[in-house]
Amino acid sequence: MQPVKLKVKQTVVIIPTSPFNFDATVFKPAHFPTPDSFWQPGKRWQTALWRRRPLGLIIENKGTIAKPKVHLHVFSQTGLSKEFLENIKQEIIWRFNLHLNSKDFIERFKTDKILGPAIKNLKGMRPMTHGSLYDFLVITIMLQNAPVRRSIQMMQNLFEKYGKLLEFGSKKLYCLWPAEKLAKVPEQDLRKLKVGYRAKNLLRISLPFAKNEIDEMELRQKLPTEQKKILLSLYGVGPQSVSYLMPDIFHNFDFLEHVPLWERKILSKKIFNTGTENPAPEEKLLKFFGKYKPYKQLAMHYIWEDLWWRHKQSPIDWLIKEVRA
DNA sequence: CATCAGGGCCCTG
DNA sequence: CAGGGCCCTGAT
Repeated sequence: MQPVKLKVKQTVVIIPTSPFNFDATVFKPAHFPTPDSFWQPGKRWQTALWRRRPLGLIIENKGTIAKPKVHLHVFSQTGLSKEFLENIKQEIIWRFNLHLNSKDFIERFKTDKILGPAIKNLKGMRPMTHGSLYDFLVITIMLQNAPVRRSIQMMQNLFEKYGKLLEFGSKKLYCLWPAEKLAKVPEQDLRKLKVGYRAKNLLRISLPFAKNEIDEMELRQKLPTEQKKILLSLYGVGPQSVSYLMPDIFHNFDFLEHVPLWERKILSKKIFNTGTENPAPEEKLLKFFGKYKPYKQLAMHYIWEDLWWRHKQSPIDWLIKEVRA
């Protein structure tokens, strides 16, 4: 496929709240790679379909943990208005939580026995989402009942068939399709991409977005209980998908009702030193994180990410077994 | 070669 | 609220 070259580059400056850990925010080592983004220290490439325009984004570190500064480079086919740029800037601030105030959290738990070391290591890290609610839902559907390796393959197939290849900042990356395009695809075509029964789920999840029945911006304003209810009403979204969506998409950092099995295995070993083959029951983990209220989810994120960053720096044997990528 | 479970969810009884 | 079925694939 010939890439679409995004020749126009415009740059805006963002000053995140301090402290800010750039790399641990924009890159999550436990996430599997998809061909819509690329990371190297100090820089993340990310495609986005924003207000119907395919964009190339580079978010670049220009500051320090104590004095954060970020350049957002926006690549497009034709120039973008000031208003558009400001709009995408605000969206990136939201998605990467660049204006999050985490001082209270840090102060409260920096000496905690389990959480303290993670805070020390990753101080200023934030949860993030790479894209929109729809972008994220596509991933949660492809995660279902499949080993990671297969999820990666399914995402790759989908991007190649229905995505748009963009070239910007000397990288070629795919941009996700518009929901209305996917909603019209015959189920059989999707099945050819070896997504199996997920074809039906992908179609059904695309529909409300194609018909503008789901307004992500509006949902952001609603109470967590309402957000959860609406997410669960979507076909193909269950408790596990919700456990990812509530913090990452809707920034509910105290939301912790469910810990998926593979995370439970890993966290259980880390926290209670159990074997990964017999992890602590979910109840026990939820109870443990109860003490980090009102930051239960944020606390789990720090402990989780800390483990993965350490693993990246010097591989942890037992963790390798749990990643079948 | 067969069998099985995998970073779920829906539907049924 | 428990349990079967769903697509496909790599591991055993």
